Amino acid sequence: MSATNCKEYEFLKIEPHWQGIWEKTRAFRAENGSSKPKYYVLDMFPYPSGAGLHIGHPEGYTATDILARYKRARGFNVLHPIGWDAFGLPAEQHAVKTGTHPAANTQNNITNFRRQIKSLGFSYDWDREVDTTDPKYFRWTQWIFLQLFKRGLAYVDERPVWWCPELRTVLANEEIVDGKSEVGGFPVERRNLRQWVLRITAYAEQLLDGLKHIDWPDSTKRMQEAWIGRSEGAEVVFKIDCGSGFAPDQSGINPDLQDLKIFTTRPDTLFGCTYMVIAPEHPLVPALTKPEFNAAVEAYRKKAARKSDLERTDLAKDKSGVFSGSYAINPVNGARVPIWIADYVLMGYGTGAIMAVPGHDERDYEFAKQFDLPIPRVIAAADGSDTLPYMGDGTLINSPGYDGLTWPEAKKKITAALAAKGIGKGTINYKIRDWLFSRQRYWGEPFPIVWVSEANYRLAVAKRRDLPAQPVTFAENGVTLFALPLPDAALPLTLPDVQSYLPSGNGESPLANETSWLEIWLDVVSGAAVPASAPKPAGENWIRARRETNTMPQWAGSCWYYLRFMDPQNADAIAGPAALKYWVGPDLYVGGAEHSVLHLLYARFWHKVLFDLGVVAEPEPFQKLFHQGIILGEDGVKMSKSRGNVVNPDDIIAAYGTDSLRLYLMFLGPLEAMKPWNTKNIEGVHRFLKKIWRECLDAEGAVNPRISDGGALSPEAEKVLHETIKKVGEDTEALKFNTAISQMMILGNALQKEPAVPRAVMLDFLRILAPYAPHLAEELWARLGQTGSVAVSAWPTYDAAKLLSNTITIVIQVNGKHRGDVEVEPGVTEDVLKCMAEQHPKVGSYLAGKPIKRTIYVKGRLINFLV
RNA sequence: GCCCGGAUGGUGGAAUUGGUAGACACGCAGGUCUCAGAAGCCUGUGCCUAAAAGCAUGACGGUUCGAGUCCGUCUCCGGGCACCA
Repeated sequence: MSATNCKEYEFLKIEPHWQGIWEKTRAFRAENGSSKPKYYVLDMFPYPSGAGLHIGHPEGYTATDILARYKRARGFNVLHPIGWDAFGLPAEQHAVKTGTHPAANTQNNITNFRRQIKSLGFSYDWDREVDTTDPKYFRWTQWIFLQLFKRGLAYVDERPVWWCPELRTVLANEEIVDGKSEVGGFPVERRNLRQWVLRITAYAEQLLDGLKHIDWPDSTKRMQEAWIGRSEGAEVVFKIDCGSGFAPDQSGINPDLQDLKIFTTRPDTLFGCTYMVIAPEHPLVPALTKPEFNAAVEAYRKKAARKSDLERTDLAKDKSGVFSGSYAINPVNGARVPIWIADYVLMGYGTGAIMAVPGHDERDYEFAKQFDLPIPRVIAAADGSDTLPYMGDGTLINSPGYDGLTWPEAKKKITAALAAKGIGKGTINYKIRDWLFSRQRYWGEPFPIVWVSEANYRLAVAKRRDLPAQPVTFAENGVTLFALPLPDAALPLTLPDVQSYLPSGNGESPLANETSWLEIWLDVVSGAAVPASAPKPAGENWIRARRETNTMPQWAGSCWYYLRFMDPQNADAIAGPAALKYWVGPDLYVGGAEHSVLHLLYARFWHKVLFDLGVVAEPEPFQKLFHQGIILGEDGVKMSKSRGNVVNPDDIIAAYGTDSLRLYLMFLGPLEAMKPWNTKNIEGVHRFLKKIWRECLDAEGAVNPRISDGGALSPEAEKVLHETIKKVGEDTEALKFNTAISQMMILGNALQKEPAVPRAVMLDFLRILAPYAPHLAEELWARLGQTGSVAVSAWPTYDAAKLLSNTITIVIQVNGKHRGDVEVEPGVTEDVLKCMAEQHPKVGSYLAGKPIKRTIYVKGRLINFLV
């Protein structure tokens, strides 16, 4: 392929030149069904923001690109794709402000991102580019949602969200400051709104278990473990004490409510339970509150409801609570214990009720101190200490029948005893909650769901086989509506054009205003629709329906994009079975640690559902994960617009070229480390590239006369060459790019000192350099007379024999201190070495006149005399 | 509070996993080339020293012939979780 004819290293000509050739020849196309071994290396695809590429993007993308190019040179069929995670709030806010369709803004941003990414010379297969907002893509996002729906993993629930009546919108937790809206300072309230929820909790155990089998950073695995939050314990039933003149069945409330069920991880401490606490939102609060406590309880509940999550979990705050007036019976000893209502117990975890054991739980202890409740001890400390609360190991006391047992033994025995009586059982609880999957926004995937009457749903059941076993329903104004999925044939369900991108007044998405899209006649079998304002079409399949107005959150599109890359044009499936079988999944996934939980957990969840459906063959999507560290500004602080320390890749490319930027990003330090940017240091790698240029070409741009067609390097330089082939290969595989680059610099320095360099050696150097600085490597490759691309040339092999030198350096120590060294042949014996060491001019004075008590000899490394 | 990760020259970082601490760069100093500059090239550069010696991997202890690396205690910085019973 033809090179430029620059005399000097004119990267601004060379880089676009080769990018053009790569693009024209579609040089990095991955082949489906190749007989070569496959290697799939994936980046976290970007959200195309209006701000353009951030320097953190090219950091991770360069790392994967080096690996992709290296693996190609190693003979792999490499899949290295890119796309756009393009649904999201910023595009919608822009649309609200300007009135233009978010798609237009999104496409502009994508165009800019594509230009920037192409200018970095990444070897992506551009034929496989995906865009989550493309109906051809989100058709399959909707399809996966329908699979979840049909398996009973999607349901509708009223969930409390923050609502601001003044702004007429739902606000996120982060948008509330001191109980008021961040914008405008208007009061907000908790309001229950209808939300779609995905049953991720059904996969809690599998999501936890799967972590054991994947090669991920430990910190990320631990974060997911903590998020899933598995605890083993017991559910225990406490009877309500009705003997005090108050009985639930006389209060006009369900007479069955005579039990209070709690969850505990420490059933062994049951004898230490002196009171109980239920969450303010607990459904039994009204039934358990005695009339004279009504006012106080009601006030407390209101106060708790107003508190933000942040305030409520603020540990610095004292414990608060109110007494309900009711008592329960401790099932192990019959003790009558008061039932309190306090917001340190959360409704969303366990049963929303606890037994309080102040002697052995910090929170219960604090509460008991505050309200003067008894604090007995039931575990004797292993170390004999008598401070409370005590959470350590020990044996039971004051627990008739169990005294003397260790607490894990007692936990088992007491749980079994309760189970035998039918008032308790061993159980497992998880902190993870079901995934709130809907947003009241315009710019997201519409749910392929319509709401119909019960009668119409029955009609659909008669004609369709793809409905869930249990219908998903929702009661509104006393009418129960049924969620009916669109048939697959009706996908994609696209977004209608709207007049305004603002949410409607009642907290619904802007879609709720689009009557002709919203209110329809639906053919239940084909999914065809006409506006309800039109006459009902003829035929028995037509029913009246209202479309779902929520849209999916931004996570939806990124939950499965790695599968689409395998077969992005497929119109019949998320990807064809052959493609799925060949590529399996990414062999390496590189992205920021900020996605340690949400994206990486959601994607694992969807993948496991697809695995259960038989769509994918492996239970985990990402076998190996790596997080690149963030790059700080030159001032050592996180880059931000307000600090003015942001580095724009475009500026660096203009000043030094992409190859220098790529090399510098990798030379900065270990990929995983957080490290500061330093524009001065980029000079170093830039000089290195210029040096390689000069070693290949003279001042006129002709082949440097030092390059010979035959001949050989000096033995020292030849050794460095083979060391470099070995080390750069190994370091690249291990993602240790910084040390790989130092080694290339060492080789560059060594070659510079040679009187002549054989052409074959220079070509090997270019092959090693090519994954790192691909444009320069291509240019010099061509200028040295090679046809074809260096990118398809094989990685050089090293000769292990050339790595050995004829002498080795042995360190001489006296009493463990380094005193000198000797050059010896590798085969030298200990005795000879000892003699040489003793005669060493620097060592002799330390040994003179002192008897050698002991000699330690480490073969090939050092000899240590103890005197 | 709990769970992770980190701390090495003026700077970014290396260090065969217990065996020459400071590779490779940046910066700085001197030299060379040049009318001059830029770019190259050469030399030096942990600290303290005239030198020898000594001192040096956040701090203090320990194990070892030998510790940046292993163990204990602590300090500071970064990340995550946070009343989950």
